[in-house]
Order: sequence, then structure tokens, then C-alpha cells
Amino acid sequence: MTLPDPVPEATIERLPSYLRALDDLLAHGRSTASSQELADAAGIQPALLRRDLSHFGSLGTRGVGYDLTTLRAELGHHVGTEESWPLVIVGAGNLGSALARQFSRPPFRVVAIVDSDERLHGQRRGGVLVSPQRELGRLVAQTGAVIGVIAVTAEAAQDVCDGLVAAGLHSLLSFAPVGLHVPADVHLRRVDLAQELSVLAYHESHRRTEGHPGDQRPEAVR
Amino acid sequence: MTLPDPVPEATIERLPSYLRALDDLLAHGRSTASSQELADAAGIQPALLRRDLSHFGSLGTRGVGYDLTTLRAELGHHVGTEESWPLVIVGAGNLGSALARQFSRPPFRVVAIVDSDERLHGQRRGGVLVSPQRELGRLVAQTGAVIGVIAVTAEAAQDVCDGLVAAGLHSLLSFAPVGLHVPADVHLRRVDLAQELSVLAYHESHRRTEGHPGDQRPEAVR
DNA sequence: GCGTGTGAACACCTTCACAGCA
DNA sequence: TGCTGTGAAGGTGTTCACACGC
Repeated sequence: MTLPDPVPEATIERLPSYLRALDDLLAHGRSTASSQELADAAGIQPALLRRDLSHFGSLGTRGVGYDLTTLRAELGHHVGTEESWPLVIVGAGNLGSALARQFSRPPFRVVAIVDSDERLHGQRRGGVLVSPQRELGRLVAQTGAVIGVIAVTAEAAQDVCDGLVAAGLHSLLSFAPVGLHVPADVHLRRVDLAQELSVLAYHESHRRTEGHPGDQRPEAVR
Repeated sequence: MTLPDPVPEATIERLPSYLRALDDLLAHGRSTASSQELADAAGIQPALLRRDLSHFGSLGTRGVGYDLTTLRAELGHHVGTEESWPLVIVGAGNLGSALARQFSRPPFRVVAIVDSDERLHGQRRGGVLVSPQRELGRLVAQTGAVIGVIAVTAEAAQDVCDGLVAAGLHSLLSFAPVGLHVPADVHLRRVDLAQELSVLAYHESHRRTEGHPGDQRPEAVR
């Protein structure tokens, strides 16, 4: 109705970069910018930025560029930066603890942390109490958490995932190094740190072996 | 020479999943498996797994499947799991500290951690001393680190990145929420935690708004 | 017969290049 | 004239479906 076509996933993934670029330019006192300038700030090609923005309507002015304040508001509205997103983190180990602090800034806030290790219960992580894992359902209902973060071992991950889905969550971010199964209406994203390192190791293994000098990619990465 | 075509990046990114699937099946006492079984274990389509493996030669046997030990050895060789990869981590904050522990398992090992905050110098993170950031070059040379991990603020990231490149590293993993610029022969991968959450927030924002029931994706995620 | 390996079709994403509007 | 918005082309990745070899 409001949007003509379904915004491509690849575009959605770039919106945070665009918001950062907009904030940067606004902080420098700019009020308008061309796709060229915005793309430079975001580290991509101008044509791609224009195509991405076009999915949200005609936000620019031909011959002029984009009004930064208007664009910022429009994109922010779509990403939901105006709202505040309550998170629940499962796992208060090294990673979970770091995430508890990392994720405690607008538009996100950590409203609950649970762990199966009862020695951690009652401790705080970034100001939030660690609760027993069996209270997960009650906590989600009570706090209204809408995004679940899975920071537990590969073995425990599927159970935790099922628990979060059963608690009514539809958006999950997993750091566990396993493929998780979720119902079709649940959005699951994975961050696999070991995988990232492995990809680098792969390329490093092949640097001298098959590294034709000059067949690499362009300079900027997002 | 040895490999006919350049292995697609997407394939390389799936190799860690395949290694995990292989280890799982081997741990269950299996010695052979079909692409169907392997794909199930990795959470993908059989055809995709066959296509991926085909880039490394004819590793299976028609009518039978794949020999798990052989395949494990072959893939491990390509990913470089036989070697041990020394990492240097820049930034000993919440995230850097968690990563120092997270990344201290084969085939990776943390050989150095640096931070610009001198109050952290001399402390330990997962058994490794935190050193002054200005010693980065010397430490890389001394320890032979080949992969650099950037766990600093967005503002400091480009400087740190330049420092790691100047120190001779060609493989970098950045957790800073900015687009970094590197020379063409450097492999840079980014993990943007805020971006992951933002994508979930985007979908959550649109769950009721435009959520046609039934236009979602299949069940497994890798 | 069975399951791999792969040509061909398909889907998605990015880049090019330019028409069209301020 | 200058820059957006976009049709068309190009590229990359995935799925289909079947010929081929064990």
C-alpha cells in the first residue's frame, strides 16, 4: 500500500550505513548533499545509493541532491530508530556480557539477561541483573522484549532459540556457531565469529599460492 | 594451476559450516554420507553443497556419497585448519576482551593485544598481556601475527587499520561501525553488531504493517 | 539403481548510461 | 546545466534437472 515493492534485503542492510553517513554530514553542518557525497561517506557507489533510496520514494531533488534532514527522518522512520527496541540476551558469558554493554545504546536497550549458570544469577551486566534461564518466558512477557540475542554454546543454542520463539519473539540474533531452525515467521540473523576468521585464514592460505597481484577488489568496504 | 577456477566467495564462507557438519557426523561414528545428509547437517540445499564441493575437484563417489575423512582433510587443507593462525587484537575493551577469549582456540591463537589506554597495560585478557598501542608494529613483527582484529571505537578505527596494514598484515576483521579504507591487497571483513540489530528492527517495524502471512523464507539458516 | 557433478534456467544484486525534471 | 531516478546490461549466486559413472 504505502510501499510499492518489497525493499530488497541488501538495501535494508545498508540503511544503517546511510544513517551514519547522514549523521556525519549533519554534524559537519551540511544541510544538503548529492548521491556522490553520500555514497563517498558510506563507502559505496552513487548509483547504488540512488537505487536503494528510490525504494522509499523520490526523496531527492534533480539537479540539487538530497535534503539531509528530510532524508534522515525518512530513513529513520523505516529502520525504526525513532522507537526504542527492548532486547533480551541469553548467555552472560564473555560474549553476552560484552554485548550487554555494547547494545545498551539507543535505539536499543537491554531489558533482561538470563543464564543457565546459577552462580551468575544476581550479578549485573551493564546495569542489568542476570536472571535464571527458566524465567525467560516470564521476563519476556514482563519487559516486552522484542529482539532476542543468543550468546550461548553451540550445544545449547537450539534449545534457547526454541525458548525465545516460544516466548513470542520473532527477531533473533545468534552468535552460536550452528545452523538454527526457526518457524517461517521468525527472522533469524547469525554472526559467526569463527567463520569470519576462517574466511580470512582461507585467503591468507592462498595469498602466495594463487594470489595474482591485481585481481583484488576496490578500495572501500561499506 | 592446482585449482581450475577461483572459488566463489560465497562458497568460502560456507566451508566452516561444512567442516562443522563433517565433524558432527564423524563424531557420530559415520564414515560416509550423501550430499543430502551433509546438506541437512549444514542447513542448506544438497545441490548447493555439491556445487560448492565441486570447486575443489571430484571429492565424492557417484552412487555412494562422500568419504567423510577424505573430505574433512581436503576442506581442512583449503581453509587452513591444519595450521595455527596467530592473531593480534587491537582494543581491550568489553568486546576486545571477549574476543581475546573467544578466539583462543584452534586453529586460532591470540598472540598480542594492544590498547591505547595505558591503565590497561600489563593486565591480562585470556592469558595475554595488554601492551601499549605504539608497540603494535614491533609486536606484529615479533609474534608473526597474520590476522588483525579491530575492536576500537569508530573514530579510532581508520588509524588502527592503517597501523595494522603498515605493520604488514593483509587480513583484517573489524568490529568498528565505519567503512574502512584499505589497499587492494588487504582482505577486510566487517562485523557490525548495530547493523545486525537494525536489520531486525527494520523487519520488526514492518511485521504488522506489511507482513503478508506466508511470504517468508524457508526454515533453516545455514 | 543411486547419488554425484554440471549445463542451463532462474533469481537477485550492482553498475552503466541516459532520459527527464528542477 | 546538474543530478536524480530508472530501464537495460552485466555479474554473482542458487536451484533445477538430468547425464554420467560407480
